[in-house]
Amino acid sequence: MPELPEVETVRRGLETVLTGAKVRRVEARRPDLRFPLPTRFAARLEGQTIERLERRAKYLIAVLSGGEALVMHLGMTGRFTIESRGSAALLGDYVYQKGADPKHDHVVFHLIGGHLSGDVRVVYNDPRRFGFMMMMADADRDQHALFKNLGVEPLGLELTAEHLAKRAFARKTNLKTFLMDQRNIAGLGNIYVSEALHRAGLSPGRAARFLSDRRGLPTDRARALVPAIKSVLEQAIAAGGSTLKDYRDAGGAKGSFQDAFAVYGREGEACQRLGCSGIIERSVHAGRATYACKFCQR
DNA sequence: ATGTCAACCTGAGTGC
DNA sequence: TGCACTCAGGTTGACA
Repeated sequence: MPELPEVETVRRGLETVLTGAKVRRVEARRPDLRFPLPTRFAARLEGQTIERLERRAKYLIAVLSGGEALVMHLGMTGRFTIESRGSAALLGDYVYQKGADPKHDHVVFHLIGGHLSGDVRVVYNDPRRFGFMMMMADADRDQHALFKNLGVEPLGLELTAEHLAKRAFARKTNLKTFLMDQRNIAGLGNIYVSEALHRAGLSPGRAARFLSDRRGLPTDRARALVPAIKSVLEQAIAAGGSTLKDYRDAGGAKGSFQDAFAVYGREGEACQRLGCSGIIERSVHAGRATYACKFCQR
């Protein structure tokens, strides 16, 4: 699924169409995704104007004129596509490109207004249905169970070596599991954790507590990790995210960052680090595949 | 409290 | 072509 760069790419693609648009009708084609859809789902959305589309960690948040927020998570296979009829000339890149099996089109938002004219449909497709949608008062959002334990945004100022050292102090877990834990940093997933650890030259199996010294102050490892995380996410966003099997942006286009993976999915290949003669190896941490070079990642 | 693991669900790929 | 099996970008709840 989509990790932070893919969710941010989707947000940017949808933002143009959703901002200022009014929800004319909502089709919920099944009662649930991962969880049941919100009670009175369609009725709470219809007639509302979408004021803005935000992202927190891997969540998309549509803030509505009535004060509620529609919170959406893409799970592993969730994707949005934009369909429009009658105003293709205005759509540019947003002309709908079919690609997903329509039997997994679970939620359809019919919109009017905003930056596009004509009949606009935003379709949520999710074969595995690990995604979900919830509604809550926007003002109380940060207190909601989904958000209250989320860690810092990795691209924000709060992600510092000091933060990592504090969170990792005396922890027994390894770096891979530590970085996957959304309570520490919110938005990293299986791909970008492997990539960031490679950039930082840190082994995924290394104990997370080595990010901190005995006093809880950051070590050189923590200082290396911060720019590694930020740079890999920034470059992935600039590339439109990564497309493995089924991820697409809201216009139906593929991202390209998968071509820039240094380690993810590259088991048996030569390490790309300048001067390193290592081979990328696959291992498993907390049930998830991890890719690393044991020569240059310590 | 902390850490591991199975479960949720469908589809794609592989090997026989 | 079919079948059995493994794996997949995430999260959570049960359990040790």
